[in-house]
Amino acid sequence: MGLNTNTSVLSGPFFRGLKLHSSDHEALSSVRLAERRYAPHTGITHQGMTDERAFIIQSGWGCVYKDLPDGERQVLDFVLAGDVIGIHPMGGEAQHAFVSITELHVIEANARAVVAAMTRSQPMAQALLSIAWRQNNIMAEHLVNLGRRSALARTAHLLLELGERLKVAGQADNQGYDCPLTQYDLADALGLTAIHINRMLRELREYGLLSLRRNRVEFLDYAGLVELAQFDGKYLEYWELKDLG
Amino acid sequence: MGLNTNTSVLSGPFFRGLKLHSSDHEALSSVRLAERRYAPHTGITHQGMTDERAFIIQSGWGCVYKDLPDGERQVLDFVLAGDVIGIHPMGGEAQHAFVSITELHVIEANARAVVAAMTRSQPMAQALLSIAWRQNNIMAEHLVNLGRRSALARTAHLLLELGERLKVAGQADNQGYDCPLTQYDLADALGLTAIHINRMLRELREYGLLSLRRNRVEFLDYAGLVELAQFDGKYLEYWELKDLG
DNA sequence: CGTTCCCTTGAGATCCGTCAATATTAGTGG
DNA sequence: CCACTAATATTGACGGATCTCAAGGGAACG
Repeated sequence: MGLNTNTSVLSGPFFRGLKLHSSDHEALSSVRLAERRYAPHTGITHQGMTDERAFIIQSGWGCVYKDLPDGERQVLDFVLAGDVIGIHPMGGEAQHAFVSITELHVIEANARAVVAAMTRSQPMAQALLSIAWRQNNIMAEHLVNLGRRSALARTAHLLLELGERLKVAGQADNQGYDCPLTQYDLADALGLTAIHINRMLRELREYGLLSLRRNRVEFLDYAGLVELAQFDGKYLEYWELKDLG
Repeated sequence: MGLNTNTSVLSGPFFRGLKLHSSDHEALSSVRLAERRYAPHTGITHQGMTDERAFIIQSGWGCVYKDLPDGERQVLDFVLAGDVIGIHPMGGEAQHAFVSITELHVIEANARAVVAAMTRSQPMAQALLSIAWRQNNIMAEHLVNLGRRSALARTAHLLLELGERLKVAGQADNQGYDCPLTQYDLADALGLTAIHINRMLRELREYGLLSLRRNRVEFLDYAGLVELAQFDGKYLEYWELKDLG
């Protein structure tokens, strides 16, 4: 596994701009990386099993969810290009599952080695903490979404969030983006039924705010959507840690 | 700040059993610690402001929440003895607020220094990652709670979770525990109205499952509650990271 | 002994889920 | 290109869960 691969990993938004010294390169190169592609709708990690892989998403869509005893599921987050997942507890059972939605191109790393590298490279530690914090902020905003917004605002909020996150990877603009999610996927993320998602999408369309048809989200009135959803994308930023001393 | 204080910090459940070498002690002692007490219902950190403190809760109850433009709020988590919070983004605005509910006895540290210490002490890094992961698992379970459980099961689930977490600190057993939360607090955490919380508590009482009166939770039928709430406390464990190499 | 939280209850409205049926799309093989 | 199938999307009618509005009761605290 040469330096080339590692360099490509560093092109993600959170690593960009990091000043790496030779010891950091050493720490990073000690993390074995492997490129892999998964077919659509493939289980990648499973609930209740030990899995020591971390993933850096290169392209495609995936989703992280939790299964319930009664057969339902709650989607915790959709996973997009540039996202990093799997920086999670090892030595115990995974609490979530991870599945591809479209074809998914990822770089896999040994999570144990990634964590070990944190203690050897300060930029590495900063980058990983930054990632973990953003993930935490996203989950917090999802909690707000489920707890305190109507089904209509909730739906708008998620579709705005996904657009904002895709913009970073150049896969969305203020016009819209390609979205492979079914209404069932949206329902499982938003705590609603697919049937009600359908009604909310119709309302958004009738209000001239947004249209989602044939796997394409079109923003018809971006400002109107932002207001309806009370959307403020600050929680999506990666915060830098400077001057750790 | 002497070693005594630092030693007392290490008595928390996640630090217990850590093997510290001299360099670890050095890293830990570089983190300045200060003991503090806050009166009930005191704002400690605020949304939209920079705050570089981290907190280790010694005793009392607090809560972390997000305010919405329309005046509502969503409680992300209640904070109990042994919890650590504030390992959050610095150099940017805090996304959540932190307030005391009862009198709150905490140890404050400079979050920047704590993060810096991670890169110098592997046990320190392990402990902090363990904490961050648990917090993530808790948030994920709260998402499941809001997204996929009825108001009755949701209420039962939260009260079971708090009981389980208090057990670690010796403040709860299978009989019950003292709980300073108002029905408004519960409502803001569960995405419901206080009025509906009241009805759910009445139902739980009438079903002979649980009673909450005068700031006291009594488990009347623990097994029944667990079944109703689909409660599985695995997500509350601190996972160890061994053999990082 | 009054004031202020907090709790409690009821009636009606609304939001969202459930059930059922049909339409549309995407995929597959001929 | 068509026929067939499975997955996904769409719509309507109905019921139940939760919210809103309104009123009153109880406990803590000065």
